[in-house]
Formats: sequence, C-alpha cells, structure tokens
Amino acid sequence: MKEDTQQRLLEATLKLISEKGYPGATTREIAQEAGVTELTLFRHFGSKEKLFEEVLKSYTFLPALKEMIPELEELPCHEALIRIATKFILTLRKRKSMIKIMHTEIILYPDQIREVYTRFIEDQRSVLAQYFGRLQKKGIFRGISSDTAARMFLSILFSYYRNEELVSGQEITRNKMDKSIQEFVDIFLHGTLNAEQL
Amino acid sequence: MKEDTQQRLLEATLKLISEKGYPGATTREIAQEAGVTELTLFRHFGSKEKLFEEVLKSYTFLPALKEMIPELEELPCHEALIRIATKFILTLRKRKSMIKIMHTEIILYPDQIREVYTRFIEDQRSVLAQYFGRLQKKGIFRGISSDTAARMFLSILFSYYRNEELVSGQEITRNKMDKSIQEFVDIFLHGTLNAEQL
DNA sequence: ATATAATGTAAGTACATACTTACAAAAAGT
DNA sequence: ACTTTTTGTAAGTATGTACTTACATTATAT
Repeated sequence: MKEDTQQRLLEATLKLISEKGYPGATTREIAQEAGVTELTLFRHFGSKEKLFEEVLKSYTFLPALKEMIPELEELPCHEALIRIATKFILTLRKRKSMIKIMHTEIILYPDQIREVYTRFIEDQRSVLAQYFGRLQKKGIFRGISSDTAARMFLSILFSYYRNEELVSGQEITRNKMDKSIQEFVDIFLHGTLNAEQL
Repeated sequence: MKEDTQQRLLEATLKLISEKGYPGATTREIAQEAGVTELTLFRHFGSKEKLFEEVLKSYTFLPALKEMIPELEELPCHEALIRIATKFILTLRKRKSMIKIMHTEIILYPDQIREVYTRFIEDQRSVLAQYFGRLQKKGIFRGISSDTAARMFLSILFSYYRNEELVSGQEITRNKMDKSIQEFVDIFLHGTLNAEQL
C-alpha cells in the first residue's frame, strides 16, 4: 500500500505540475488528486521540492525508437523513416506532460531537467545515428555525418510537435501529420535542389 | 519621465521574469531593477499581471530575415542559406529572454504568448517561403512545398538553438555553430541519399 | 489477537508577497 | 511663482500556501 500511494502521488504531481506549473500546483491539490491527505504527502516526501525531484528522478522515457529499428532494417529507407518519424511524434505526444514540464520548470530545476532532457534526446539520436551509419555502409546514404543527420531529422520532428503545443494548442489530425511527415522525409532524403543542379 | 520609467519597468520585468520565472520575479525586485519604488510600479500598471501583459503586448521581434533577403538574391543559394541560418540563430540569441519566457510562462498566459510566438514564427517562415518560391521559379529548387521547406529549415535552427539552452545551458562557439550550419544547409539542399540512388 | 506501520482529521504556524493607504518631496509644465 | 504630475517613504493589510503538531483510526503483519 505504501508504494501504491507514493506512486499515485508521483503521478498526480506530474499531471498537476504539467497543467498548472510548479507554483500553481498546490500540495493540497496534488494530495487530493492522488486521493490522500496533504499530510500523507509530506510524510512520504518531506517537502514539495523533494516530491518533484523524485518525479524527475523516477521518470523514464522508455526506448521509443530502439525497439522498432530491427524490423525496419529490411524496409526501403523511405518507408522506414516515415515509420520512425511517426513513432517519434506519437511518443512525444504520449510523454506530453513531462515534455511540457521540461520546458516550463527548467528555471527552478535546471540540472535535473537538463539530465532528463539530455538522456532522452541523446538516446534517440544515437539510435537513429547508428541506423544512418548502417545505411551509409550499404551505400544508400552519402558520406555525411550520421550524427548531424540524426540530429536534424529529430529536430524537425521535435519542432513540429512543439508547434502543436505552442501555436495551435491541440493535436494535429493524423492525416495532416502523415502528409507533413512525408514531405519532411522526402526533403530529408532528396534535398531541395533540382536534379540538374547536382 | 513617465514613459521612461514605464519603459524601464517593462525591461526589468522582461529580464527578471526570464531569469526567475513569473512567480519568482517579485514586484519588489522588478521595481528595484528599474530603479523605482514598488509603489510606482503599481501606480503605472495596476497589477503584476497587467504589467506582464504589457510586456507581451509591447514586445516586438523586428524583422530579422526580411531586411537581409534582398541582398542575398544574387548569391548562390548555398551561400544565402548559410547567411540566413546564421542571422536567424543570432536573432534568437539576442531575443533570448522573450524566447525563454514564451516557453516557461505559456501555462499562465497561453493566449498572449501564443500570439507573440505565432507572429514571430509565421513572419520568418513566410519570408523564407517566398524566397524559396523564387528559387523554384528560377528552376533551382525542385517543386516541393516551399512552405514546408521553410518550416523545416527554421525548425532545425530553432531546435539547434533550444539545445544551447536546454542541454548545454550556454552558447555554442561560433566555430562549431558555423560548422553545424554548413552541414545543415548541405543536407537540406542535397538530401541524404547517395547520387546513384536518385 | 496484538503490535506496528500507514493514513486521516483538525487546527494552526510561519512566511512571503501582491497590493493599499496616508503623507511628503521632487520634477515638470505653464 | 504656482500648479500639477510623478515619485518616494513607511507602515500595514490580506491572502495563499508550504509545512507542523497532536491525536484518532484503519490496515498489515506476525
């Protein structure tokens, strides 16, 4: 039962802080959301600060891309990239709360958040860079820096996702998303220049 | 003198909120930073909330790209894109405070911030998209959506800049930046595929 | 069945901070 | 020179919220 309440408190904290920001999420509300008393919160975590730090520490972004790469190895890279991009954006959406928090609360907890953020981005980038590296060995990709290419690819997707949050404020329809991803992948693979220019 | 103090208060607010966040920036400190009494702040703006709204309303991101495009019209597009990218990132750096605020305070002021953000991004994107459109007419660019291409190009740069803030926490050296931009532009123009694949 | 650990109730403390009020001194405008 | 506007000083109010304390109750374990 003890672990259970702690877990519920951690989840409630993540949810409320992502919605109202750290100062806006009161301990009373967090406790209420978790279905316990405010006092229970303090008994378990000592302070609001430690509670939030625990949220950051215990959070894990499961390996989104890593697990899907193997099955893509045989696909044409155009197909593979579309699937990777789609999966990546859907992951970002699922992890919406923590991503929001990473942007909003970095002032109060720069070190911890930087760690979570870096862990996530670098994980995805290194997996993708390795995949690109293999495409190079096969002669499919040209001899660019696979690291930079991976960074670029993910950057586009990340910004695309952030626009949902910052500009429109709601999820873009699956149809539009698919269309955008196709255009991204096309430009990423073929570039923007006309064939005669090469 | 009246406008002067108001201006100083607006600047102090921008600075302190970007450093400490909206709740962390106290009215006392803001007044102190502006060199006036707390009371003066309230006499001019009525409340902290209205003060911050005034900051958002009065802020303007000068047209960073618009003014430089004309002189690039004659350059090879590779050169031009490098200059555009460099200028864009330097602009982001100069506007650091407001960009930070747009990310951190969107929970409290979603509508106003969305407006500032959209205004900025859409301005830059449309200018760049027009430039890309002209490159298409000249037959230099292929027939992709110049809008999507512009969005992609700026996305990469925006994410690159955000990494300075979120990952490293400090500006990347000019040398590294130039190198990264060259790689970005190269991939953006030529794509990632090997020539034999086309 | 009983001891121990986990949670609840209720009341309250301490503290920060946005905002106010009353009066006085400069600054600026005419 | 005189009026009006702007700023300062100083004290205080009101409110919210993190956190505490003392005691009662329920669940868990052995």
